[in-house]
Amino acid sequence: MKIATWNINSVRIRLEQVIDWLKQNPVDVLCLQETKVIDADFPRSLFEELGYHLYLSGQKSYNGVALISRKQLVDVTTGFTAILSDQLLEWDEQKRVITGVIDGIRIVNLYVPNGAAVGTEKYAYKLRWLKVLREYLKCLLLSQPDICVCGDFNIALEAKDIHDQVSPDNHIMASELERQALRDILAMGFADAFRKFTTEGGHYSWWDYRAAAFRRNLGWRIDHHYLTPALYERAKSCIIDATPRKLTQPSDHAPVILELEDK
DNA sequence: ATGGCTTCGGTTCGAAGA
Repeated sequence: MKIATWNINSVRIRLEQVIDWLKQNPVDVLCLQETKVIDADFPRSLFEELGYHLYLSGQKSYNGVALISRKQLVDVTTGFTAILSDQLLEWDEQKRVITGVIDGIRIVNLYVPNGAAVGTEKYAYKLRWLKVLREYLKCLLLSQPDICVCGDFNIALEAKDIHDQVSPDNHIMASELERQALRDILAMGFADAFRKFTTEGGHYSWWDYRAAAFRRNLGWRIDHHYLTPALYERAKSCIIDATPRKLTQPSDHAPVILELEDK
């Protein structure tokens, strides 16, 4: 089974590129982030013509996540409050969470808040959001041991996940508090699928649009698949496909593809 | 180098992204 994650920065702008990629990479599940469209306006038809089922949680202008699956998913829910208490309703105003189960595997598709800059209100929101995410995943783990949490985390955990022309100290996406918040989540029993196969640095999933960052390979690895132990054992490969980043008018992120051994 | 570039909304620049 192949599970891909891709922040496409507007599904309407990127529709042709995503469909072309999906034709060449017929993954079982494609997790999209930053779809930037309400569900009623999501361009469904080209995906459905390829035989995919769509599960959406979108909003106007910002954020938005989608699960695009070859097989029908079960137990699909959106947001934190479907799993946690309704007292957290404010956390679902921004559409950043969708989950569903395929072949006994729960896939959680996330768009973690960016956080703007360390010390801002958005940074504080990111840290609080990660705390809620931890409770959410803790809840899911009670009923399902096999979980793949993937998406745009907006966090690079190690120096080797970041090009060397940036000083990570207190940089957004690399600051100690957000890294610790992510480590606190992983400590519940998740491991980075990419690092099962690739230990060296220099592999990135996001390059700034500005300053010709892609051409100079000034990137960050911030798009991840985190797996519970049995799934981690089943992981056969985890590849960043930089090809779409080379196209004209690309997303600033590249897709990342996880392959799991069939059971 | 508080900029560089891209998207959205709703009119054409400001906000947000990372």
